[in-house]
Amino acid sequence: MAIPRAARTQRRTRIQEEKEEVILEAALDVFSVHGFRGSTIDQIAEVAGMSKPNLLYYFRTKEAMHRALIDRVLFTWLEPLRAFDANGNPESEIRSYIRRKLEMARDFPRESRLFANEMLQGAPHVEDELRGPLKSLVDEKAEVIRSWAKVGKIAKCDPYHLIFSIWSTTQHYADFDVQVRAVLGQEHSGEGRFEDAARYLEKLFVDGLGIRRS
Amino acid sequence: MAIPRAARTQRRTRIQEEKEEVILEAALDVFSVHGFRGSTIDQIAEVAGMSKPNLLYYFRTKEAMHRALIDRVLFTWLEPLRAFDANGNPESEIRSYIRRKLEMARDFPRESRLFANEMLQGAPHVEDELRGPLKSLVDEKAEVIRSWAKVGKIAKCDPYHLIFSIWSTTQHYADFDVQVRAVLGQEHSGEGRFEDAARYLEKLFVDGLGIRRS
DNA sequence: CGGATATTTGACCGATTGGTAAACATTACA
DNA sequence: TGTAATGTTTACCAATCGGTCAAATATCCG
Repeated sequence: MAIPRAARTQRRTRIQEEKEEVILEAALDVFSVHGFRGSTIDQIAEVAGMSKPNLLYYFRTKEAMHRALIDRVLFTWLEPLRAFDANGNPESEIRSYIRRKLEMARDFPRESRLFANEMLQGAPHVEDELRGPLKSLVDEKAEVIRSWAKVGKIAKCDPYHLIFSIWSTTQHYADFDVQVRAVLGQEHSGEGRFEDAARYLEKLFVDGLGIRRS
Repeated sequence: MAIPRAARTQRRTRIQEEKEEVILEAALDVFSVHGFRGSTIDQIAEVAGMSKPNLLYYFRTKEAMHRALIDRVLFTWLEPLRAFDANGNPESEIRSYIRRKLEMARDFPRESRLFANEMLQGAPHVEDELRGPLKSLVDEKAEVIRSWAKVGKIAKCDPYHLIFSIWSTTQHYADFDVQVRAVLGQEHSGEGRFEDAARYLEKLFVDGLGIRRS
């Protein structure tokens, strides 16, 4: 009889590695659109191209699938903020942070929506991560920003709300993509909208934070 | 036998008015958290404090419930943008638009989340409204902003992305409320965070748009 | 009051849900 | 090559899903 994966201690097989990848890819498709409750294992199985019991051989529950997905996404999602360098100069750091976040919104919209869905539902599966690792990282970067303000490199402002505003403006292009496209109309819905957004947002934040004005 | 509500032509009774209100209130609670697919009629019935067949007496399907809710929310949600006055001066208009949107995020977070859920799912129920009335309204206001830029009242910028950035930054405090609270920590999670956000955002946009710099 | 109309409910339906059991097929490896 | 471990599938389960129906009850109005 096959031993359920989660109870196994040996290292993972090649097939395990591949199939788990296929499943998580399919799960991302489904969860990112319908959220946890609104998604069904059958849906994910169909997208993954395998039978439902086969999915459940690799992930014992729907919850386990979601958990694995969230864990993976959460890490890469914070990469841009981690790259935010205290020793760089404010203008280039802010600019490249905005660019990086916009690139993620463009290249990984499903990941952004998965996260947004989780937030809308009150973060029932990740609240601990928010209060722990996320808060710590933001606290650290907020301190950097505060120090820049202290020496006059940027205008005085609340660093937490600054971070929130960069998050929200950039993720908007992934999470509200339909709305953005609808409002811009067909002619401006090409990939060029990300370049337009980058230009606009960089100027907004650089000028809005009083950078380069000295 | 009772005639299904939707087929009736007579005016609504007092009870109808009251019960439909109770139902939509409960539906808002549930739909705004779990989205359309993730919500169940039983859940809504329980929150509303009435039996499932009774709900279905007033709204014949789950879809009808959602539809009625979306229609109501969509109208009031655009109120602040409609109030955006072409004859006002840029600074006060931008400031009060931000304030109004933040107040809505504070006072009607469920409505914001309902809308966000719909967007994340690709707006299957409201895409027409986005391409029609919403786009028209935004086009109109974008023209106002463009004219301000033309006469030098504000810096040149893409008016559409400007509107997106005000939407996203303000709605963030409703849609990502859990995250905002988690990051700010208990001590800064009181209602004061909306005042802090307003101060920060007003400065960001006023300075970022080059208003008052002349 | 009484009858017409409006409202509410319990019992129920077929479809779908997350998940299981066990037979069967395939792979890895000695 | 043989066989033990791994991987896959068919058939199935109880619970829940959206929704119906007819009977029971409450309300309105003359």
